[in-house]
Amino acid sequence: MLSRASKYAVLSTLFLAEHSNVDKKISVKVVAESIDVPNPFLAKLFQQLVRGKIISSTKGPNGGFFLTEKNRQKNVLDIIENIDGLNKFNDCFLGLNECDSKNPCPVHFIVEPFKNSLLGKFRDKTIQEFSKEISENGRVLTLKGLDLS
Amino acid sequence: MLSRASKYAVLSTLFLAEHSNVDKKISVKVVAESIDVPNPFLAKLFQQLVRGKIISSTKGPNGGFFLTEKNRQKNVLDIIENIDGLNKFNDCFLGLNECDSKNPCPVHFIVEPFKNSLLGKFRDKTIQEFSKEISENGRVLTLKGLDLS
DNA sequence: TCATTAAAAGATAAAAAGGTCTTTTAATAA
DNA sequence: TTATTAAAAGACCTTTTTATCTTTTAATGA
Ligand code: FES
Ligand code: FES
Repeated sequence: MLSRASKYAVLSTLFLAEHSNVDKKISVKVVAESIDVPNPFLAKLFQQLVRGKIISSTKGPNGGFFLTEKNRQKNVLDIIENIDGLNKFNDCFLGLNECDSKNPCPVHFIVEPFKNSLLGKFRDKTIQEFSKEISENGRVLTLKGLDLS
Repeated sequence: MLSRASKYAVLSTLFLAEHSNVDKKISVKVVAESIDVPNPFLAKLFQQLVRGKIISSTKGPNGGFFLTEKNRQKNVLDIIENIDGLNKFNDCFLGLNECDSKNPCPVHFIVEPFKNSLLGKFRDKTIQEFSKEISENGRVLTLKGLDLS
């Protein structure tokens, strides 16, 4: 479904939402270790997320990555769009074309309703709201050190 | 979402459902050209689909690929399972683990209902039924030679 | 049985995705 | 203004997926 890059991007952005703010910046290293994701790969990813205004950064001592209030108004789809683009969602499930009800593939009318509805849900909820839910209801950002019995 | 291999597998199996039967076998070449898919790649794929009992084949003159009545009772999920496996559907949307309501990731309760419902729809409809719908209602198996205006 | 036809098998090549490493730039605090 | 810190940038490597090519095997009809 999503590329690994996109998955890491969502997880790490939500991690920053939970643990960072303008006065508390976090280095790639700490984020990478916290959510158990390859450090140099995440570094690359963060560069792109900064360019895409999804997250913020400053260099130098006490520098690092963090989310501003504005960053927190973005939604999950913005993150995915910044990394993978939205083609994955717009394209035909069987790879024919731009998914199109005028020339539907055999599974088109099965898949299309789900796609639109899912897309909506990812668009309607801000990072801030996700963060709130994570801290209130407990959501997992990594399986690292988790006892799965 | 699906690998290209899976997409080709679904399309070509539905093509065989439409155009072949025990008395009318079709060569890879014809299928590949008809649905506009790379010939040698499809040949490899067909080998695997035959082993997985999704489609049937015979060698020699007048040989080729075709669907038996039994083949037609399989569903789309059987095809996908044979090529990609079902991990894509069982795994967590954010790549954490086997998707699990006990340790839900931040998007778990958004994604899970869709996943199950979509899975069900792909399991409930046989190739035969798809084929019927294709011939009755017109569904596109390729964009080759299609005038998209 | 023998030539022909078409799939099966397997080796190989190209492209894309995933991951790593090194050097450069900018911020800051001493 | 300088040493230090951490991100930015870019080059590079590995693995997986996608695609191709060649040889072998099996079925058939003459
Ligand atoms: S045309 Fe294939 S999913 Fe819409
Ligand atoms: S745990 Fe992530 S989708 Fe279920």
